[in-house]
Amino acid sequence: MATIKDVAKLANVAVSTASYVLNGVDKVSPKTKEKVLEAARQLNYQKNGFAADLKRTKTNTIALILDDISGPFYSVLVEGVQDIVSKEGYGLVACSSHGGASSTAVKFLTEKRADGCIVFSHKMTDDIIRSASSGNYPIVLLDRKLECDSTVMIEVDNEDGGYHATDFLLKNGHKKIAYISGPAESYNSRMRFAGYKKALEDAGVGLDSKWVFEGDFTNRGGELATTMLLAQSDKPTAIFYGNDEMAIGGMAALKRAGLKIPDDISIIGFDDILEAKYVNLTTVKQPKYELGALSAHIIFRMLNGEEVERSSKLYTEIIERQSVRRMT
Amino acid sequence: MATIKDVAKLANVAVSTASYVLNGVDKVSPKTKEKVLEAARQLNYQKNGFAADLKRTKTNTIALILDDISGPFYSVLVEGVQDIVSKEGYGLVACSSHGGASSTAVKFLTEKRADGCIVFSHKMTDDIIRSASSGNYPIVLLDRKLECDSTVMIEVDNEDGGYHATDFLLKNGHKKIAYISGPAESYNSRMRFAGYKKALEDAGVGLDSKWVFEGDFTNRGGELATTMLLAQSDKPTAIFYGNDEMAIGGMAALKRAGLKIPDDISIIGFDDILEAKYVNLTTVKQPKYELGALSAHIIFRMLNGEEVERSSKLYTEIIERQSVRRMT
DNA sequence: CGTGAAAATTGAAACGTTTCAATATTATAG
DNA sequence: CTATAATATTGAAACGTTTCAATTTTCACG
Repeated sequence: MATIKDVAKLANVAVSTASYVLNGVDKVSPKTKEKVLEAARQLNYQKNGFAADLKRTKTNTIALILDDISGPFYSVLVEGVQDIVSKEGYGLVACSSHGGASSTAVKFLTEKRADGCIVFSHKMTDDIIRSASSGNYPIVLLDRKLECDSTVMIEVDNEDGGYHATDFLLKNGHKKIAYISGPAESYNSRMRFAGYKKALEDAGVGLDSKWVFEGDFTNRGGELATTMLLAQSDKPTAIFYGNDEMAIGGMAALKRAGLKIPDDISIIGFDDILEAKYVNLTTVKQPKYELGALSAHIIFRMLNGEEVERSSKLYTEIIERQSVRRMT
Repeated sequence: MATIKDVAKLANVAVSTASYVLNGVDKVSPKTKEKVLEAARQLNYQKNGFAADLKRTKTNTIALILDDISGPFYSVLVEGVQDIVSKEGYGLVACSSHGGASSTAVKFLTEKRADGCIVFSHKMTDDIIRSASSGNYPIVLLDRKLECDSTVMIEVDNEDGGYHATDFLLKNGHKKIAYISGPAESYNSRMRFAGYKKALEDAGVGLDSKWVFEGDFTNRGGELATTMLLAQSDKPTAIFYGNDEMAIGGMAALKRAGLKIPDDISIIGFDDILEAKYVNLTTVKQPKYELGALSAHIIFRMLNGEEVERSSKLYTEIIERQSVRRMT
């Protein structure tokens, strides 16, 4: 509760002097410095960060906005951001967009409570982002399209990823390949589907709409879609799931149907979440660490006033495990 | 960059009037309200959060301080905190203690950038916490002992957990039970060990120090300790690992030694991290969600000026999977 | 039309810092 | 010792809000 004024008074110096001491500016004599420090210690002085930031118009903090801080999916991404941010001597705060317009996420974005923001959230509306991006507030948008002047986009090439996933199955001799999509409104899911479609076409294998089902990116959705898929008499030899969670849900349905992976049916996922490793799921890995690190890099370049590309793209990679069988 | 003054000027009203409109105080006439709103829209006005917080001395934000935001371990805990915090209409920010004295964690703690802090971090030194806890700044400390006036501690009964883990093995007929500890300085690890010891004593089975090895809570450490344990001629029938990560590392070592789990050897972990489920590890579950939710609850009670207990304790629960065999 | 009460508007102080420019002190050289 | 330069210290303005208390406007009623 003690303010810098109290410290100054106790130390018998001007507020400005106290401020200089407390901020390590070296234009004050050793003995007054000691007086101030002692007074601060005695009063257990803690600076009020808001007042300082207000005056400085600089926070030395980068905000990372996620739909849900707690999701394991973000884990590696955060690591990438964290590494770069601390290397630059900045701090990182993560806020979830949970809570709508009154969420901390919105506060950090619109009220400029950080020097820059990395947004990986689809809950955040375009309007909010657009209005926050006024002036020269660096904002990096992950995996999301938005035409906006002062904003930078980084995306993972989902179409390419979808293409390679499908191609991988084709190369392994599969021809009857199903796709279980995410929710129809998901841009990512549509891109992955586009890649799937293109790969089939390129291979001269037609797309069969009876093998395309819509899921919702959850375990349960994957399970459901898989069950429906299996209800048909003509069954695919491989399934490409729009993400790993659905693939893992699908595994349960396949098991229940008495199908062994990969002997009876092959599956491939998307994302390479942590669990994928434990369930031996072959999948398309998103470069999450790189995504995080690159975002942070770009923020700092913007902060330095450097010119940066308005949008960049990262690519995926196939992680081979044991859920895809080579057809003879 | 437009300030409230600009808005006021454009709308031809006093700054105070603009402020009232912008904050939804209903003592202004509809037509001036509209004027202000229009001006704000036109200038793309965004309030400066620091100035507002400074004046209000209230942030409506709770900070959660973790050693490492990205760890999957915290996932469920964060969920618990998040749920309660948003129910109260507050926002949540997570900051990692990564970065030492200049980390955001320290900033939030000492500079009172939030209305309350939940600290689940051992990197944060006692000194920092003590000095931050001056006045009536609500701080909840998780899983860490600290004598300090204005601070509340919540801990999980690790000794009890260790006791039950060991007891579970004993009840399943095991007598030769090894313990692989965390780092010696870990308070948690010592408590778990104390429970282990007590359970053995209560069962009339002596503690054999050749079956106690020190690990470091990592995969690698568990693997190493296990290998050393197995190098001895007299082998245990069961191993109690100080945490799941070490248990998972240990599994690799056991597999290499040609030992089948649970047929040849039984193991039990501690924590119930996400992966435990996928590797079928029987373990002692920490009530992480409850831990998070309770912390948040307590913060709000402190904020309301209610009297709260200085420390509380939560209990663990055994999650049975297939890594422990019943001895005949 | 005058009165008073209610409603709307306003000016100014405050929140706790930082930092500029000015003043006071000390040290250095002549 | 004095003049000057270098070093320390200071007062005051600013940062952008919120909010109290005071003033002005509006309106209903007798």
